[in-house]
Amino acid sequence: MATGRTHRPATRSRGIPEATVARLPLYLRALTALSERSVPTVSSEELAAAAGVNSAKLRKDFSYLGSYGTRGVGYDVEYLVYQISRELGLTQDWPVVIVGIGNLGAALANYGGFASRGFRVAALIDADPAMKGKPVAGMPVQHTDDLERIIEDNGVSIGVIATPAGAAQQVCDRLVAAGVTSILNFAPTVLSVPDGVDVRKVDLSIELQILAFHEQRKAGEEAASDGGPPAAAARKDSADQGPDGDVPAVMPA
Amino acid sequence: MATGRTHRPATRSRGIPEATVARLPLYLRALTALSERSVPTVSSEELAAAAGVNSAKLRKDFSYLGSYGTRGVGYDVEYLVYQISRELGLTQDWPVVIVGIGNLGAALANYGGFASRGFRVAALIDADPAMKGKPVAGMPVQHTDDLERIIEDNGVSIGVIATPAGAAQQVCDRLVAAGVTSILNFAPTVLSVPDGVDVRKVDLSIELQILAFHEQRKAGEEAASDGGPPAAAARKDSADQGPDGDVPAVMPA
DNA sequence: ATGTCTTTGTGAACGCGTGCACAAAGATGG
DNA sequence: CCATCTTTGTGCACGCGTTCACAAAGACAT
Repeated sequence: MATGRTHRPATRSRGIPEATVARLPLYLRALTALSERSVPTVSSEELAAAAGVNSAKLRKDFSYLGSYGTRGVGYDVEYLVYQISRELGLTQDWPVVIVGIGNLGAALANYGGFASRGFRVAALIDADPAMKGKPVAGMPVQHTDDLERIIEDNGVSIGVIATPAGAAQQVCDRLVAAGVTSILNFAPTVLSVPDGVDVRKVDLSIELQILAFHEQRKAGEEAASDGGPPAAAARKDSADQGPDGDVPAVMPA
Repeated sequence: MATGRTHRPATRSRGIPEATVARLPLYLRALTALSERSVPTVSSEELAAAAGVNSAKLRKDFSYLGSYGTRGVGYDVEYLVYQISRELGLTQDWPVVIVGIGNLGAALANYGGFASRGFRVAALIDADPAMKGKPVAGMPVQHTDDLERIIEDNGVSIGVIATPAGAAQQVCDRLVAAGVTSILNFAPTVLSVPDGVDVRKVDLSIELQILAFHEQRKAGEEAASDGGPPAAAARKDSADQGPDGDVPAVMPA
């Protein structure tokens, strides 16, 4: 079958809802900023505003971690920073490898947000022999041939794939075989992995396409009610909703 | 405090669920690949496998667009490519500006996935005077001073922010004031925008933190049952599933 | 100590998304 | 023309996530 195993059967990890886990880093960032300003306590309302979420949601999220607040006062910033960090596993060191040192891979290697959160770039790996030894972000690029050894030597369990789409699955297979159990995939492909391996994907093109959808809808609505076409590129053709085909099928890929 | 206006009012845009919209680009990519191999038709089962989703979900998604399939046969690939492209607004040209030409901004400028989908990088903008005129991805970087003019001259409605966190809100405000109504934000900050402006954010650090959470959980479970402290790389195959399946790294605006 | 005021923690209702399972629709073969 | 087979389109049920609204808990002043 070789189906891309990527669906989620509602795994409530350790009782903490997945949606909550996804927001914890957001809270952590806001709390870190408060901590740097030496703010001692914060209310759910204030913190929610800083994180851009509903305050009730924030309180419910925190309730999954435990009762860390004080009624009438709020939450202790430092204590909460520690609790969330611990919950997310950021109190330990996570060696990470980045495979595919093109433009994006290099950008990731230079990205400061990793190191500041307990992640350590253990190695940069590329398939191009010409890249071998070349320093990127103060670190020599290593060749794909040594991938397995690098993973093992450094105890890497998290891998970042920034290769072209064509190479992604092969790289993924090798990473998994070498012991990696979490993968962050930037290649525009559906990765197929065995059970027990987590894959998260970031697709820049998809994000833009979603924006384009909403943008088109806004343009359509505006054109329908208001008469003023805003600027140059406003070619809309809505007339949607034709159950039967209205236009032939040809499209630029 | 001025709350970051970033929540989604359950906008069932035009009756198409947000979750479905987020999957359309996925289907489109799989269909494009089929089209290039000159495959005439495809069943929901096959296409679902290629896109990494459930076949029933895929059929339901398509049902929101209309009845474009033929029972007993499947879907016409070319026709479906066109319909989805039209629905996503990819049949028109979308000029995009990228603000902040650091490592990430440069990587985005060079990213081929944009141009291949109807997006056109209209301008690269940076606040550093030293960058002005410097060619990146075959295009001269322009200075922030000209931001408003560039937006207007090119009819740009989609902006990409790849600046440091500190500058993001300011850049965002200027983009919005100049007429941009959709923003893709790579800066690790919560952006505050007026109603009617869509913001999607991609945060690389957050993605890794979510992976770390699951990784820690896996390690903990293993230690609890197996007892043996894993060597460097943990290897197990317990039946827990990945958290993927939807849109990671992104808060619906 | 007592009352008031602030803020948390959560019960409950609701809506969205998912997946099952099946009837309807059309293709295909005799 | 009828029977059979394939595949779509969808009604329905279920569970997760979100939000409201409020009682409980603690701080603080008198």
